[in-house]
Order: sequence, then C-alpha cells, then structure tokens
Amino acid sequence: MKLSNTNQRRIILEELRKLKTHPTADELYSIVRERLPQISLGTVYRNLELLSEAGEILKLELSGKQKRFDGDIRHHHHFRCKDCGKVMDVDSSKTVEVDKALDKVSREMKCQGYRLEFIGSCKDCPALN
Amino acid sequence: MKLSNTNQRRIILEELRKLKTHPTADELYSIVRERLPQISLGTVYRNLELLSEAGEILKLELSGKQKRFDGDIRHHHHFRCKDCGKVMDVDSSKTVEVDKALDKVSREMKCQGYRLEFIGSCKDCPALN
DNA sequence: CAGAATAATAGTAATCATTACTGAAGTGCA
DNA sequence: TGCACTTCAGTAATGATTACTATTATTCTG
Repeated sequence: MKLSNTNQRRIILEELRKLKTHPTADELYSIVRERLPQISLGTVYRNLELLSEAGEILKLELSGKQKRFDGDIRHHHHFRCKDCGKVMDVDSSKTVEVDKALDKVSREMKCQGYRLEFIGSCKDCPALN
Repeated sequence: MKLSNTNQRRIILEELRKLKTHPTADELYSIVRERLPQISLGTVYRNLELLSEAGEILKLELSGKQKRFDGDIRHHHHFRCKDCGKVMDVDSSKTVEVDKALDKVSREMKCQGYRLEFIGSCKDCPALN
C-alpha cells in the first residue's frame, strides 16, 4: 500500500515533529485541529499508525495506558515522571555504556531490539508543587 | 488499608507463583476458576493490583495491550516474542553488564528505576510453524 | 465470644483508548 | 479525463480495565 499525500497526513507529521513532548494521539488531535478543524480522531490514529509503519515516526509503548508518538526517530531512550506522567528524552550520550551492553546481549540472545524506559520524578514536577 | 486473608487472594497468589508464563489477568482468571468457580474477574484484577502494591508480585507493563503479572519478584528482565506474544524470563546472569551500566545511569539521573524489555522471535515460535 | 467496624466479594455497569466500518471525497497514474 | 486506489469524517464497536453496589467475610475491641 502506497501512502498518498494528503493535507491531514502532512500536517500531523509537521506538528508532531515540532513537539518534544511525545504526545498521545488525542493530544496531537487537539493540536492539529487548530489547523484542520474538521479532522477526526480516527484520522489521527490511522496516520500515526501508518507513519510509524513507514518508519517516519516512532510509536512509543511506554508505561501508562495511552501510546505516545515521537517525531524524532534517532536512537534514544525516555524518562517518564511517575508523578506528572511527562515523558522526556534521555540524551543519548548518557546511555553509551548502556547501549553497548544492551547491543551485546541482544546479539547473544538473537533478539531484534529492546525497549528501555527510565522512571522517576522530574525536577520541579508540577504534580508535586 | 490492611489486607485480610481471603481464600480468593491466597489462591490467586498460589496459582500465579506456580506459573512461569507471566499471565494476563484474564488468563489467571480462567486458571483460578478451576479451583474457585464462583470467582469474578474483578476480584482477580483487584487482588493482582493489591498484591503488586504490597510488593508480593510484579505488575509488568510491557508492550502489548494487556498487563501481565509475575510471581517472581527477584530482579530480572523479560523477552517478548513479537510473533506469538509469549513473555519469557531473561536469565539475570546474562544482564549483569547491562544492569551495572543501567544502575550507574539511574544514579546519575536520580531516577528510581527502569523498565527493560527485549523483543524478538522465540525459537520454534508457534505463530510461525 | 459478641458485636461493631472494616475489607472483600460476585455480579454488573461504566469508562476510555483504540480500532473498525461506511459512504463520500481526494489522489495519482495511464 | 477516467479509473483504481487511498483516505476522509463521522460514527459504531471492541476490549481491557475500573467503578459501583448490595451482600458476605474477616478482623478488631471490649
């Protein structure tokens, strides 16, 4: 199935790439609606799915019940604040050793990848202040 | 809130500890029903939640839409087959280096923990044979 | 041990994120 | 332009989980 170029898909991708907040589908829906008031939530879900299959974005399966999406497909891990739920990028320079060890184990176990999420409380967490 | 001793809770815990399969709530429900035919799914969910809060079991938030539960609370990671969905333990001797690196980064980032999941295809995967 | 207070239960209803469906509209190639 | 394919908005359905309720069990206290 070939992806055609639609306004909806282009704007969803543009808006996601502007953000560093790893939005859920409904968060991105309300952002995109400012530019496309008619868009439906199903369209957002469908395009996020298609774009992640196409490798243009990442679908993050972190803890919490909603999936989140990331417009930055470079290798990096995430930190999640257990109090406010915010998801932040972990600078990949911090995980060089971790990644080296993970790659080694992955090769040994012949697995295709891994998912890693750090959990803690963010500084100045709005949920605690 | 103090946990009282009920048959239902005891049997849920016993059956979970017998398993190495990291069952979902509904999988454990059908197992427990063989000993307690009257038990309700809500009771299984509630007790799994309470037991994990009490630190007696682990609630696993892996990829996939259903949560899974683990009666083995010792530190270890999991491997998930992306084809059949099965979740297996990773022998913790294999992740000594990984854990060392992870602990270091966790301390540096002042975070409280991490979740790690390996993804791949299991040998002789039933979904592919 | 009784009786009060608390916690848990079965059964059912509600929630809510996500996916599926539908008929109409848009896209892209010959 | 015409035709096949894809996507859309809007809505309905799904499915895991949680909440509610009236009843029963467990624990605490005197």
